[in-house]
Amino acid sequence: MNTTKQADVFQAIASPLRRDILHKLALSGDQSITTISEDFAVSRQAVTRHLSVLADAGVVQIHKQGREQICALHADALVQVAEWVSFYRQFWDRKLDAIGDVLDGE
Amino acid sequence: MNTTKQADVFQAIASPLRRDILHKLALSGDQSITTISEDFAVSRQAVTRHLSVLADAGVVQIHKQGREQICALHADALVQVAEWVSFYRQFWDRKLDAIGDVLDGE
DNA sequence: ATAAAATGCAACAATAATGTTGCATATACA
DNA sequence: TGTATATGCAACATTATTGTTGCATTTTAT
Repeated sequence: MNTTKQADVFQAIASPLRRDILHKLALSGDQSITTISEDFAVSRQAVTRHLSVLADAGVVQIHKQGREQICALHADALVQVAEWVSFYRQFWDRKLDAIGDVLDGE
Repeated sequence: MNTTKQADVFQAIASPLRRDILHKLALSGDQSITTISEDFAVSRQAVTRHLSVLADAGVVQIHKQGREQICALHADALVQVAEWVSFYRQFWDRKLDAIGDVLDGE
C-alpha cells in the first residue's frame, strides 16, 4: 500500500492469499498482475493491493514492461523470517530435530 | 481470541508485540500474564488478548496455577513457519547461502 | 473474615485490512 | 486511427485488529 518505506515482512506473509501468490510466483515464475489475479477468486484490484504489500515488504519486485507490470519473487527478503525462526530451534522438542535437519537440507 | 479452533501461526507472529512476547518467554522462561504485561507499554488486557492469539496458534501454552495463568513458549508450533520458509531457500541469492548455512547451524 | 492480587468479561472506540465497483489512462495492435 | 488490454485511482462498505476502561470473580495471605 505504501510503496515507499520498508514494510514488515512478517505482516506481509500473514495473509494466506499473499502466501499463495508467492507460491505461484515461485512455481510459475515472473508474471503480470492480470495473469496472477486470474488464479484467484478476488478481483484484480484486490490482488494488486496484495502485491503492493508484498512489494513494500521486499518479497516481490515489480517492474513495468510495456503496458504490463511484471511481478517477480524476491526470496531474499524471507531470510529475515528464516533468521527469526531459527532462533527458536533451540526450544523445539528433541523429537523435532530430525525434521529440522531435513528442513535445513543437512 | 477464539481459543477453540487452530488459528494461523503466520497471523500470530505478524505482530511485533507478539513476537516480543515470544522472545521474552524464550529468554526468561514461563511467566504469568501479569508479569509478562509489566514489560510492555499496553494494558494487561491487551497483553492477555495477544497471548490468546498466540495460544490459539499453538505457539504459547497456558495453564492455571493457583490464581495465576502461567504462559509457556511452545516453539514446536513454529516448525510450520520453518518448513514454509525453507521452501524458498532455493530462490535465495547464491550470496546468501553462507548466511543460510549459519542459520542452520552447519 | 478481609483485603490485595491476578484474571476474566464486556462494552466501546479508533484503525487497519480486505474487497468491490466505476471510471480514467497508457499501450499494443489491426 | 480506433479498439481491446493492462493498470491505476478513488470512493465505499465490511470486518478484523488493537487498545481502553470499569467491574465481577477467584485465590492467597493476614
